[in-house]
Amino acid sequence: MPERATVPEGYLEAQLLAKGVRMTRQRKAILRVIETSGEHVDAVTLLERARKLDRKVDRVTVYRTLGMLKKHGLVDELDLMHLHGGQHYYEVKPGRHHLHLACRKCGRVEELHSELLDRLEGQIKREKRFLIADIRVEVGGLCARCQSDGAKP
Amino acid sequence: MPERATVPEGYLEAQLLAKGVRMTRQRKAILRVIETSGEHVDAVTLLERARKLDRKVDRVTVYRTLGMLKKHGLVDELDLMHLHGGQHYYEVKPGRHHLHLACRKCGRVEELHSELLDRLEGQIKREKRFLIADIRVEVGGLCARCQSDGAKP
DNA sequence: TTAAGTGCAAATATTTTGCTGTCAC
DNA sequence: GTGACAGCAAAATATTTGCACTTAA
Repeated sequence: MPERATVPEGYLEAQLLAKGVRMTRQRKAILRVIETSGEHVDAVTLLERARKLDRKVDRVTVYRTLGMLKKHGLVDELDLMHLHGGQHYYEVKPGRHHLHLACRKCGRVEELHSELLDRLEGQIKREKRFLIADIRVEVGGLCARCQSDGAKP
Repeated sequence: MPERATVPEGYLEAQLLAKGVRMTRQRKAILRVIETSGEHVDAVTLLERARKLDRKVDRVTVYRTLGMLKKHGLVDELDLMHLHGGQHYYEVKPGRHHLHLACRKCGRVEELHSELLDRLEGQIKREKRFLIADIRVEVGGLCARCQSDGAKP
């Protein structure tokens, strides 16, 4: 049961080709992993999974590809309250922004779409005349399950 | 012209004493700097400034003090879209949450209080039964000034 | 007195850079 | 063919840990 809506396979590749970016074997593998991971992936996990598709993917290429995707506004970078260390997580930039609720106890991340967030974006544009490129809402705390769970880990 | 509302001097120290945390010369200096910096400070800047108050503050003590403050829920950690590198920024946890608008061109960070954010918190609690410990809203993009500035850096 | 805190050195974690060779177009 | 990309090694950045010494309460 994937928790996140995913994106059609080949979406990122198509976007990049449309922008005239070169497509390599390594990039294809990395893009495929980002698209099909039904969760937020960090660079190390991304590397592991991409290597299963193509043994010849290097760690540096993962970072460079992520940088390129950020530059083109195709992925969002999160840190999910650094629940598991200082690394970043990546997701395909969705059409509509959403919130991330990270549970400090079980580590699960829930997502929430909200009309209020859409309206908040409108307020930022209107009142601050700020041109939004990315927006990141991360909430840390205890999920419903962990609150009722008493002391179970 | 400080852009942020600050907190009464001695606030953090009082909070910690009330929690039975020991107060040292080094901690006093670090707390003072966090309270009086009219902006978000990162660990390195914090160290520099704390050293001006007390030469004997070590980098490690800064990190340990920040960790302790986080644990007690007295500061919030931000990364302001990593505009200037991978480090974190800290601010005294405010009574009311606010948004941070980070301009990718000039690097300035604006804050915005919004009733919509308050309502969003309410929605999270009600619909997701999520117990919020921290909430972080960071927006990257172009501020009003940089949009009109044409090509000036 | 003594548990908690500190400094110093070293380690770790994450990401970036330089350079040389390779490949997509 | 050539400019963009990849791999490898090494560096840079940011933060954490181990341990012996110091200090607040």
